[in-house]
Amino acid sequence: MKRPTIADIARRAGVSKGAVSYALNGRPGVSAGTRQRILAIAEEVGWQPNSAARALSGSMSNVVGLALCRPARVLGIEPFFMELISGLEAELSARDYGLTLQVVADADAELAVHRRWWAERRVDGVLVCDLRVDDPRVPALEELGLPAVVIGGPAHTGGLPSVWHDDAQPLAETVEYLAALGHRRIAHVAGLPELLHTRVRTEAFHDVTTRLALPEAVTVSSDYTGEAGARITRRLLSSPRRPTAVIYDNDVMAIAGLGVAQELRLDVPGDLSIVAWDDSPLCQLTHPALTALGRDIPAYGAIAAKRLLAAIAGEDVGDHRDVPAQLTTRGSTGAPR
Amino acid sequence: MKRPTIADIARRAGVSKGAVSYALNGRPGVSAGTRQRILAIAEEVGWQPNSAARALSGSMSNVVGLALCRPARVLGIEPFFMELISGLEAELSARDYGLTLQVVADADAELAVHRRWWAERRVDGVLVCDLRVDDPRVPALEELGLPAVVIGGPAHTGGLPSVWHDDAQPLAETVEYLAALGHRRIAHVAGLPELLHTRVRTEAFHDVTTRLALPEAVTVSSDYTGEAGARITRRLLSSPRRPTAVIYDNDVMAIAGLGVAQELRLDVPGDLSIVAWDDSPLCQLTHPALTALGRDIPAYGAIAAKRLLAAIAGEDVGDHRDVPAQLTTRGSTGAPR
DNA sequence: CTGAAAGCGCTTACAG
DNA sequence: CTGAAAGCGCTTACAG
Repeated sequence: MKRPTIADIARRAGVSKGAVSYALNGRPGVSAGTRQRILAIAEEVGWQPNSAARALSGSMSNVVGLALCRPARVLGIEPFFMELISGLEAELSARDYGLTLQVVADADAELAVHRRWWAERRVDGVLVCDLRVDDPRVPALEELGLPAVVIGGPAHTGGLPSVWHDDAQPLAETVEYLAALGHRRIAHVAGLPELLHTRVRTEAFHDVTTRLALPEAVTVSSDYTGEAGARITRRLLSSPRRPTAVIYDNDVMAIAGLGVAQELRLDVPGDLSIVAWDDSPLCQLTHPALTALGRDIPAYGAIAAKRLLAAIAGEDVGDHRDVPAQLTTRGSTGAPR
Repeated sequence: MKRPTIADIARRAGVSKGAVSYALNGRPGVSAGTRQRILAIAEEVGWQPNSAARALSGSMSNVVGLALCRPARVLGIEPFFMELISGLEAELSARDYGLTLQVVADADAELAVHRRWWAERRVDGVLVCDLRVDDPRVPALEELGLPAVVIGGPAHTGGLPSVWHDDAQPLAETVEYLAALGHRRIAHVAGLPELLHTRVRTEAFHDVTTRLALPEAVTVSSDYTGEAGARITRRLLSSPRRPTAVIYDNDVMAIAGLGVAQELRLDVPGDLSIVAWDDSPLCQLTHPALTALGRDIPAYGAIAAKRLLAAIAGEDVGDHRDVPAQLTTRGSTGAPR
């Protein structure tokens, strides 16, 4: 019951292994009749390529790597990553590529994983998430020569191709929407300050609140956990001139913020309007449902995967600017009373 | 700048490739001095084994596969899977094993993925989640001879080793706790009816409510989504003799249930007590926080990974019974008024 | 303890 | 269009 190899097929077809290889890979070098015969035999014996043998001679592993550098509890609770992975996979598996995943403790560990993957030829390329300001991974990956696509940007991606989207405009639109409802004191509970997109959002928040002359606007940094969201919200809401609206950089913190408002017997949206960034299904489970900034994350992942495969194939892949997040208004926002 | 191979090391050390292989793998066959010299050179040139070459000769890929068969939106929103993956990885990466992940549409697709992985020798073994009643994957995997560990049980796992935990006892304890608080009308919003653990919980619910003489106890099936949780809760709460307590089979539905109760201006826990199964951090974000049945999921994953590696190594791995879920009471449960 | 060789299952120039 | 051969980078009997 050994697995059939191309040698077995060659023997049964009465041709050389080379001919079998050409036939099976759809390459020229065999006549149509021979090709047909070979394919039929392969089908009949249930031949499947040995991935190790292919990788060893072709020097391609047909695997793409993703190292995630967030604590397990954040990864688990943030729908973003699993949605991204689903999108990646839809594209990868359609092209017979595998995805290997590793959860790492920090950026150094992530880089070490990338080095090892590449040195061992376990992957043909990697996806890079959570881009930081002056991210050390960018020059390191460039030096390694490991094909990579950065999910994030713009800029700070060096010579690596990126898939990114603008966060400044949606943030500005959201503040304008809240201001139009009559809010004057708006707070922004931001994510990890070292992440590039946190900086983009924070700067956009500063710019638009300055432009709209909202001097009491404030940004507070967090680590994306619900605990942080709750703690910061309690502090904000117990200040003398508390905000009437809060924008949270993820959905988990927004839910925590809603919980705190309810705990303090504040009416949402009468006393406090809440906006979540990342419109996961969680936003529609609460009462009131959360107004949220959402994007099609699986589609985003699919584009990143497609670009990475192109980069692996040696194509000159440029940056891809994806559509910005859209604001969906729900019960958690309204005029302050 | 080609990557160094054992041939390079052998040349520099003035020994054969075989000697280098023995030295690098800690096998007998080389003297201590030669081994030292070889290891030093390998270190110096930054040698890393080519995984394909190793797999081709050793017939091991050092990769474990996990196929997840849930829609992307459920996977994303359920903390369970990412926590499980974190736990798997902690164990796997410590033993230099990789994890390859694939999201599939249904059980047939999952089996096809397993077959392909094994045929292509991409994995040395697989983890099987979401065990069903008379699961067709069990005999199929047994026939393939692909090392596998089932996460779930008991029974219905054929000859495959499993890592499981009892859901009947925690369910019974929860109902007893609610009954002790004075609840007489208790509902159970169950998960997918085809999953084995759903059946275990449902039967346990039936048994304990019968024993406690709670004739109005009812179980309703769902698909784990928040929408289903909300829809079922609305129906339950609008019935003439509505339940005063509901046990939800996951945290997402429990949160949706809380939202519906708030929408209907019911007091939680005064009018309705809520219990969530799966005590993810989400349960502590709501107001009131949710009473929940929780377990250490990463640790569960780590045990499953450890057992799978043992099975791959040819050890005779038995079933492992993990600790049952513990009930943590929070603000969402209390005496009915 | 060590060396030389075969082999894992493919791919790919290189001759015919 | 086809065949015979080398090679990918390891591991592992098999001789010395």
